[in-house]
Amino acid sequence: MGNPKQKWTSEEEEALRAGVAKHGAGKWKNIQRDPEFNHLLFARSNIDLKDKWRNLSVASGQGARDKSKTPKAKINPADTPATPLLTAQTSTPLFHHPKMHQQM
Amino acid sequence: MGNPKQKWTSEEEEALRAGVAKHGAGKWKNIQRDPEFNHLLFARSNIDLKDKWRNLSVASGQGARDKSKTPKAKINPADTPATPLLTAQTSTPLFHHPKMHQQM
DNA sequence: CCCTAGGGATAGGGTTAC
DNA sequence: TGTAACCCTATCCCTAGG
Repeated sequence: MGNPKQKWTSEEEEALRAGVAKHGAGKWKNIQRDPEFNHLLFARSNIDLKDKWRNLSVASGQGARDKSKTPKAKINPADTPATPLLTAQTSTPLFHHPKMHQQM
Repeated sequence: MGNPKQKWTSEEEEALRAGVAKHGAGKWKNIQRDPEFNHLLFARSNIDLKDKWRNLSVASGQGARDKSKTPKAKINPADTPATPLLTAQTSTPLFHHPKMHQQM
């Protein structure tokens, strides 16, 4: 595909913060159109601003996520094969439900 | 730890290749949902498909053959990389048109 | 018709097991 | 050590509601 995934720069993020401080959160189109920030946000759509703000909110204290590199005891993602059931299954694994990131 | 780490079978890999050929790379969820491939990929998530495709591409040497993957930490012990300064001073990316969620 | 809010999915980085 | 499989996060896409 042609999506190099444009990461947000510090300048863009600052412009977004300033824009929110000036116009208020939710006024994405207004912020994007503001000549004061359009210099830095011309490459972002109002939707992008919204998404970035959402991400910033989560990263700001919302989630007390411990970024420590201490995986300690990672809980088993799937059912723990505590029982090495030797049932007849050569190629077909058990009903190993995937992580189900998103499945409707 | 006891991570099952299900290795990909040839059938799954073939299904993935066929799925990509049919739906295109990037449409992982679509491939996984396809009744034609769900038979073999029901135990894999869309994320798994993406990851497997990435590993497949690397193994095929599609990407960069060079394994110098920009070490996060410093690698140059004493030698100075003769990397000429790129003219890329401004962080102005190419005119990447935003998805234009504004004016249609 | 335009814009915002939210959910869903993808791309890439980083970590762990073998 | 190197590779495969896995997990996490940022960004992008789609749809519903105002």
